[in-house]
Amino acid sequence: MIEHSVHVQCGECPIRHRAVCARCDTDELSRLEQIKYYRSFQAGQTIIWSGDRMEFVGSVVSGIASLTQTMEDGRRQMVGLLLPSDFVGRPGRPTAAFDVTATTDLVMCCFRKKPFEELMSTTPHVAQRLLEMTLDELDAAREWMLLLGRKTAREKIASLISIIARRDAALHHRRASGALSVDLPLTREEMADYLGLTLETVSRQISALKRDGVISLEGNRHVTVPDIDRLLEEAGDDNDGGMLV
Amino acid sequence: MIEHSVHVQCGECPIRHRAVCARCDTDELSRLEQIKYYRSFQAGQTIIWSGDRMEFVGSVVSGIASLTQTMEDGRRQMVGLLLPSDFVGRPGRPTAAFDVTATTDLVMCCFRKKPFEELMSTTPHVAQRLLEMTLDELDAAREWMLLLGRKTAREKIASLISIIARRDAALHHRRASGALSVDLPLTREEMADYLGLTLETVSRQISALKRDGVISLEGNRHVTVPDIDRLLEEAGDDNDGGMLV
DNA sequence: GCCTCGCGTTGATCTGCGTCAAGGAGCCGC
DNA sequence: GCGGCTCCTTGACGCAGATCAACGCGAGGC
Repeated sequence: MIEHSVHVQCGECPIRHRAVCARCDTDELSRLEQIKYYRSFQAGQTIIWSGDRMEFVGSVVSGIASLTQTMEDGRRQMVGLLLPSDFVGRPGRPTAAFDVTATTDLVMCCFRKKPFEELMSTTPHVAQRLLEMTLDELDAAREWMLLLGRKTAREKIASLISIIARRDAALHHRRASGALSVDLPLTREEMADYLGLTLETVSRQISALKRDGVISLEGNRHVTVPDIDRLLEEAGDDNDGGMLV
Repeated sequence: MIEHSVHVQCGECPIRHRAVCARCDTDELSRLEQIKYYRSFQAGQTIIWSGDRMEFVGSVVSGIASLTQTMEDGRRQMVGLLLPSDFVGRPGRPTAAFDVTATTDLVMCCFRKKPFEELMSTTPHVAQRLLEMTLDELDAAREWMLLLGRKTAREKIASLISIIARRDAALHHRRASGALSVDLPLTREEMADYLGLTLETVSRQISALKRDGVISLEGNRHVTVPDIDRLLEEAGDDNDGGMLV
């Protein structure tokens, strides 16, 4: 009998799946094990095109994937950022609604969609767990909407850094406190697509935050934040709970 | 035995609930009936404050509610627009994450949260139906993110009109075709909060669309669209399926 | 009648960010 | 070494949309 837990370790996956149910039993888990397989993708590779038939659902094991939407004239907006332990897929839907791209080299733990859906319809916990996760994503999307609609470029950058820091801390089960350092897993252009800006503005604002001592950089991607509260203030968030994981 | 259907008529509600299950039986429905009640709200009234303890979930029966987020300095972003048949509430979560306000006079059909959740955990169909609805909302939120991040003011207005027209057509089970007319249920300021603009820009762009013959106005709120495809083109949507409900 | 209030429109001006352009740093292949 | 990448930075300039301000219109109170 597996320990009662929100997350469950699944086979040789390095992460604990959020996809599996909250109150699992060995039977459920073994059924999941039977239908799962791994897939690897290279950085830049498109995993799914919007409109494609979806044959699987799954979680990100390592690496980063992004959900994007592109207009005919090429304007692009990222609408989802998938870090390890995030779920991909829309159970009950035949096709994908957005493009999914591997931003870095990526490993996913997939479940064939049909059997997964069958599992879902017979074990209520799986459906409830998925609902919980989808509600989390919806909340995140709505925070993101505030960022896109009302925040300034500087606030957007500060928000992005704090979002990544928070996710990173949650992933490694540690609490962020005092100073902290993060690797930005995105290029300037990807950050721009995330934030609804241009890459030049992203670059300028990062330089400005650095100049003002809010962050410091080693290389292009590695950020250290001397004072998290200062960063959150710059982000314009009503610092509720702060960096609590 | 109730007819097998995606939507189910619930008691004296004028609408068919999307909240109830796809493959319902009389037993489930009667359990829903036992825990449901109606609440009315006046236009402008706040239904739930962000952070409040949620005591109920439910659907909008008539009228319009909006989900909003406000920053400390007063900048406001609408993050959800709840039309009749839309579901409110986050099963499994103790508190609300956003403000919910009645935009017009409003009637809701509520279910006490605790028994609803119990029903959900015992009848897998309810959880699956809710998952489906939440995924729909997530998709809508992601489309909205493209709008907020990358569209011009003119495209935003055109998008808003077509979104409302589409929702309106879906609600009344008719297909939009050729010309069509819609009532905008929002003030200019609410539209601005929806679109991440100022009310002045909203007003100017509506005037511009009117001047260019894309729409025409009777009064401030009633819009008629002579050519839907033209509007969709202005909205910058890759017109897939167009106004199909 | 008049006044007020909410909502909408329009004009003048300002500014944050986009656009265009040039150049630097690191990396790989040869 | 050199050329050709990709990624990033910085500067100059322009414009879409914000800001500030005035005014129009209809509804309701008295």
